[in-house]
Order: sequence, then C-alpha cells, then structure tokens
Amino acid sequence: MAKAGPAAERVVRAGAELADEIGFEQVTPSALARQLGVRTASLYSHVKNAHDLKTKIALLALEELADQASAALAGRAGKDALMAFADAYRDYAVQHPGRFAAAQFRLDAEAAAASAGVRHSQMMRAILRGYDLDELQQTHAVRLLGSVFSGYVGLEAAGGFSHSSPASQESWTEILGALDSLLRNWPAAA
Amino acid sequence: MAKAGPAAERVVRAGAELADEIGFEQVTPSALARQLGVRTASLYSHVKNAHDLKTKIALLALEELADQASAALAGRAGKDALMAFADAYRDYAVQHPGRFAAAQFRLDAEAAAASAGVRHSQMMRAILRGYDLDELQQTHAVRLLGSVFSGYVGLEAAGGFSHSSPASQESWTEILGALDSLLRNWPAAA
DNA sequence: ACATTTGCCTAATGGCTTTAGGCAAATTAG
DNA sequence: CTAATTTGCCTAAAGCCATTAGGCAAATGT
Repeated sequence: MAKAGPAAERVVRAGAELADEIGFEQVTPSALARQLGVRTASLYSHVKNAHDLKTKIALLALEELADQASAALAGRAGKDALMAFADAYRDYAVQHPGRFAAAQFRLDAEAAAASAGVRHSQMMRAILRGYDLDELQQTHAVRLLGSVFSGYVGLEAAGGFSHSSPASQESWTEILGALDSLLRNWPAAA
Repeated sequence: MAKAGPAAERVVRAGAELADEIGFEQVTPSALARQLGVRTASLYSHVKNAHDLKTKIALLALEELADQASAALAGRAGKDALMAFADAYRDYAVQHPGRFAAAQFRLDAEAAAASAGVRHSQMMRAILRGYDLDELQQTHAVRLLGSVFSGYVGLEAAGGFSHSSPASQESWTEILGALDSLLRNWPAAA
C-alpha cells in the first residue's frame, strides 16, 4: 500500500507529464509504469489504485492552474484582471492539455474539499470586486465565468472551433470583451 | 464484424439506457452484454469495438438533444427562444446524464460531420436572428452560448454548485437573463 | 425446398488492475 | 559501526475486459 515516500510525488508528476503526452484518459498504472521503466505492480506502493492516481494528478493540475492564474492576476484589476485570468486558464489548457483534462476530473467530495478549487473561486470573486455587483449577483457571475471558461476551453480542446472561421483567438477576445461589458451592466433581477 | 441488422439499433439504444444508469464512461462491451443477457463477443456483430459503441451512443444522444431543443424552440423567438433552448439542453442533461455525457464525447472528424452537431449550431443561429448582431458577432455569440450551456451544465453535473447557495436554478435563470441582456447590447469590437 | 443472412455461441489470446509476499539497498537508531 | 526499519522494487497469481476466429441454428428470401 501507499507508503507515501518522496518517490510518490515523482510518480504523480510523471503521471501529469504522461497525461500531456498521451491524454489524461490514457494514463493508467500500466502505462505509467512502462514510462517509468518499472513493473506495474510497483506503482501500488505509491498510489492506492487507478482512480487514486487520477485524483492525485487532478489535484496537482488544479494547484498548478491556480498558481498560474494567481500570478497572472497580480497587480491587475477590472477588465485587465478578467482577461489575464482567462488567458492564464486557456494558456494552461493549450500548453498542458492532459493536465487540463485532469483538472476537470470529477473529484469525490473529500478530494474536492482538499483541492485548489477554493482558490479558484476566491480569485474569481477578487476579479469581480472590480465590478459593481452585490453579493448574490457575484455568485451568479462566478458561476457564469466558470461556465464560460471551462466550456469554451473544453469545446476548443475538443476541436469544436477548429473547422470554422474566424480563428478561435478572435472569438475569445471578443467574448471576454462582451463579458466585461456584461459585468459592468449586469441587469437587475427579473 | 458489424452486420448492421435491425438489432444493431437496439444495442445502441440499450447502451444509451445503460449510460444513464451507470455513467457513460462505464458503458463497455462487457457491461452492455451483461445488461442484454448476451455473451460479450456477440456484441461485436453489431459494433466494431468499444470506441465505435461509444461513438454510436454519442451520435444518438446528439440527435435526441437536437430533437428536444428543436421542439422547444418551435414558435418562439428572442429571450423566449433563448430560454426554451437552454432549458431543453439542461433538462436533457438532468434526465439523461449518461446520454448527455455521451453527447460530449470527442468524435473524430468523420463522425462529427455526420452528427447532429450541425443542427445544434443552426438552431443557435436561429435564436440569434432575434437579436441585432452582424454575421461575425453572431459566430462569436454562437460560441459563447455553446460554451455557457455546455460549461454550466457540465459543472452542475460534476456537482460544482451543489454545496453552495443559492440553488443552481436561480443562477441559471439569472445567467440566461444576463445573456439576453448581453445579446441585446453586444459591445462594438475593441 | 434451398441459399443466405442474422444473431448468437464457444474458444482462445493478450492486456490491464490489483493483491500478496518477498528481497535488497538506503536510512536511522543505538 | 552495526542493527532495525523503511523504502522501492520485484515475482507470482487471480480476475476482468477487449477482440478475433470459427461455427451453428433460426429466420428470411428465392
């Protein structure tokens, strides 16, 4: 069973690397063992099972993503902050598709609570402080932003925009501009 | 190999059912064969392989989803149409979580071209005719709507909103109102 | 009646996951 | 320094899954 030595970290990190190379779904104990030049059974010293491996990669990705977003956000506010955050998110997905897919992995309640997910929503709330929204609207806006970012990047990764014009980058910029405009003019509740 | 008899349809339909029961990811030839009371190998008369099975379920789900959305859209325009379409989308996801997950399955270019994906974007464009957007803005808006719908429903299905208030339904309504407002006041390009 | 097609079966191969039990090198303690 | 412990890995083995090949009986069409 998981003896939690320093090598356990290395295994998870290698798993993240592998995810970017062959896709998160394909990261299995046997594939990872092959990559590490080790027998499959040996991995079970560092990871409980296949699901646990994926969970740990997901947690790593969420941390990394939060770090990047946090760095991008530093010293910015308003539309600047919104765009920097959104770009950090999208850039991460482009540079680390496997890790990004991992970040979408459905965590069980326990893992989710211990994840960097909290940091993500805190950052979004920080961005929204630059707009004039009340507490409740802010929650709706957080959910909207989360939906747009994960939705857009997900569709883009799935190739949804690659066979039609204009280029995705153009829509991305336009959509962020539109969201900024929306946040500055959020309609009163029906 | 796939002899494409009338039973092939039945198999795919049963696969969709099973997806709703145990989750799309868990729908495998062996699980489906168990469900149908048949030997695993027998399925290979109707389906090329596991990937082909998933692809066929995905295509079925996309058709169903397009049908529901199309029905919901009939006779509506403007905000009404937007909300009816969005609700059809979300309701389908709630009632058929496995099928909905299937609809997100990454299709290869060939399958994607033969899918109902085209109908989906046509319907979105139809909705947008009720707003004053030029051709290019319409494309951006289609991508935004697609992102919000798939992103929101995806996060909701992943339990993203279930442990915080307010209830998801409230945000959904508010977000649709906000999107309507945004579409009526789409900002001029930067 | 005969030929074909359909739907299913058994048998077999090979890969992946996971558990159990061990062994040698590195680390820590006395 | 030496002994105990921990770490990291290994072999062996069971069980499940995907997939291919070859065959058989019932339904269907000629």
